[in-house]
Amino acid sequence: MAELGYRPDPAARSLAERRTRTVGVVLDDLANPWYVDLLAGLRSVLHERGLRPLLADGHIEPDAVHAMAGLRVEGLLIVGTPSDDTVTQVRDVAPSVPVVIAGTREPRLPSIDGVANDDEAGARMATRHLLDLGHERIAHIIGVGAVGRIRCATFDATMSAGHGVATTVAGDWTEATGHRVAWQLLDRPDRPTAIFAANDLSAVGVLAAADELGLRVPEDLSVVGYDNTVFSRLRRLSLTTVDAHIDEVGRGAGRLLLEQIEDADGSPKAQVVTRLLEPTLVARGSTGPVGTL
Amino acid sequence: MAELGYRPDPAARSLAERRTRTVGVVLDDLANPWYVDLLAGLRSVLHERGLRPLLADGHIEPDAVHAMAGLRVEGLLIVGTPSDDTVTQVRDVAPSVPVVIAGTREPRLPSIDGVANDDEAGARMATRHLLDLGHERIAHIIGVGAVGRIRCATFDATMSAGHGVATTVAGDWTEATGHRVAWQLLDRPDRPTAIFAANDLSAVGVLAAADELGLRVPEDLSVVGYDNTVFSRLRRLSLTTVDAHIDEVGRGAGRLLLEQIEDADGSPKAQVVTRLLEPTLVARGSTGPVGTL
DNA sequence: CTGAAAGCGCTTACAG
DNA sequence: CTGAAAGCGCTTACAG
Repeated sequence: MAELGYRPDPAARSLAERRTRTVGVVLDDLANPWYVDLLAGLRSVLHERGLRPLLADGHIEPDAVHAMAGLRVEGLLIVGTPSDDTVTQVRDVAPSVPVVIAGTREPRLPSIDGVANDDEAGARMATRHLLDLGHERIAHIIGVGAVGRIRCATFDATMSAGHGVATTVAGDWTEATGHRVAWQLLDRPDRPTAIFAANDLSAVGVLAAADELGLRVPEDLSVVGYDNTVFSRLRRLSLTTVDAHIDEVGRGAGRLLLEQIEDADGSPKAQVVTRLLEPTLVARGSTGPVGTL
Repeated sequence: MAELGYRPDPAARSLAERRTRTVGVVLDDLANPWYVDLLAGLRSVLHERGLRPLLADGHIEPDAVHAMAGLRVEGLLIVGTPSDDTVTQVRDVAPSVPVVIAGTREPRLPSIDGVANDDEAGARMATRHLLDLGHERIAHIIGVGAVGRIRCATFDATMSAGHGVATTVAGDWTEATGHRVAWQLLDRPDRPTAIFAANDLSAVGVLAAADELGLRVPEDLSVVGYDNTVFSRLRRLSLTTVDAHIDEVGRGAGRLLLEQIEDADGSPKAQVVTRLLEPTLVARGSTGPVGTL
C-alpha cells in the first residue's frame, strides 16, 4: 500500500467523490498573448484548492462551453469577449454550473459575475497623459464591443473636459486595421499630434503608418496603446500603454469562481458582482511633449 | 433515455473503458507565442480520434510530467526544449506511457520519437539569403541548447562554403540579450553588414540596437530571425525570418503519438523516429542588398 | 439479438 | 477506532 509512487486513479476518485476537481476555461483566442498572464494568476488560485484548469479556445472549438459542461467541470471561466455561440451556451449552462467572466465587460450576460480592469479609469489616464503633454488634436482608434465603447466614451468625455479636439475612428483591435486607419488620420495637414489606440496591437499599426509617412515618434506624433502586452515592451516599439494588471484579474476571477463553487449548495447567490481593478499608465518612448512646430 | 442533452459521465466512462481519452501536453513556456500554432495543429489531429489535450506549463508546474502520468493520460507530448526536471520525469514515465517530443532536438532523450523542423536547412537558407544579397561580414547570435548549436554550426559551415567572414556571439533567445550583443557587434568600424539571429525575438533586439546606433535597416544592416512568429509580421518590424511550419510540426507530432498509443499493446516499438520538416524562408523588409557604401 | 450482472478503482457511511 | 460493504455511473462480456 505504502509503496512509493502510488497515485489514486482520478477517474475512480471522481466517480466516488462526485466531483471532478476541474474548472473549464474558455478563451476568446489563444493566439492573443494577453491571456497568458491571466492564466498564470488563475492557475495559482485554483491550485491552492486542488482544482485544475481545462483550457479550450472558443474559436477553434465552437461548442466549448457545452463540451466542458459535458465533462462535468465544477465551474466555468469565460476569458475575454465571448463569441455569440459562447454567450448562448453560457445562458444554457449557467443555472447548473457556476460561471465567472474575466477581462471584459459583457452586457449580454448581465447575470454573470465578472472581474475586469476599470476601462474608464484606464482610458482617462491615457487621454490625460496626452493632454498633459500639451497635445490638443488627439485621435482615438476604437475597439469592438462593450470594452471598446467604454474606452471611446471616456476618451470623448476626457477630451471635452480638457478642451481638446477629439477625432474617433472605428478599428477592430488588429494591427492591420490600426495601420490602415492611421493613414487616413495622419495623411492630411490638420492631422492629430497624438493617437490613443484602444489596444496595443492597433497602436503598433499606427507606429508603422507613422514610419511610412515620415513622421517621427514621439517628436511628430505621440502614440498610446492599452494592455501592456509583450509587444509594447519590445524596444523598437517602446509603446506607452495602460497596464490592466491582467494577472490580478485572473486571480480575482479565480477567487470569485471558488466562492461560487463553495456556496453552490448554500445561499442562492446574493447578487451579481462585477469587480473592477485599477489600471496603471506605463509611459515609454512613444509619447512626448507636443512638437513646437 | 433518448432525452435531449444526455451526456455520459466521463469519469464513469473512463473507469469502465479503462482509458481517459486524454493526452498530456507539457509546454516549455506558455508565454512564447511560438506554441500556439503547434497546439492548433495538434488539437485537430487528436480531435479526430476523440482525444483531448491537457495543457501544462513545465515552468509553472515543475512536476507536470508526473502530474499528467498520475492523471492517466494515454500519451505525452513534450513541446519545446524541456527543463532538466522534465527530462528526468520523462525518463521515469517513458517505459509505461507513449511520449513524443515536438519542435526541438533533444539529445538528452535519445530514445524518444520526435518531430521538428530541419534546423540545418533553415539556418542554411537564412545564411545563403544574406550571402546572395552580397553580404560578406555576417554575424550570428546563437541560441541555447541543441537547436541553437545546430543553427550555429550550419551558419559557420555555410559561411565557410560561401567565403564569408563569420562572427558568432552567444545569446539566449531573448530580446534583451539580442539587443545587448548587437551593440557589441555593431558599435565598431569593422561591423558586420548583416546579422542572422537564432530566433525572431533576438532579431527584434538587434533592430532596436540598430535604431539606437543610427543604422538604417536594411540599407546599413540586414537582419534575419527564425520562427516566423507574430513579432516578425508586425509592419514596424517586418522581419525576414525562417518559417518552421510549426502547425505541421504539431500535426506530425500528434500523428506520431497516436501511432504509438495504438501500437502500445502490439509490437515493441520498431525504432526511434525523428521526423524533420522542411522550413521556408520568408523575405520581408529587414533584409536587402549590401550597401554600396 | 436482448437484458441482467459483473466489474472498473476509488470513497464514505455504516456495522461491528 | 477498525474493517467490510455499498455505491459512484458507466461498459462489456456473458447468460438466456
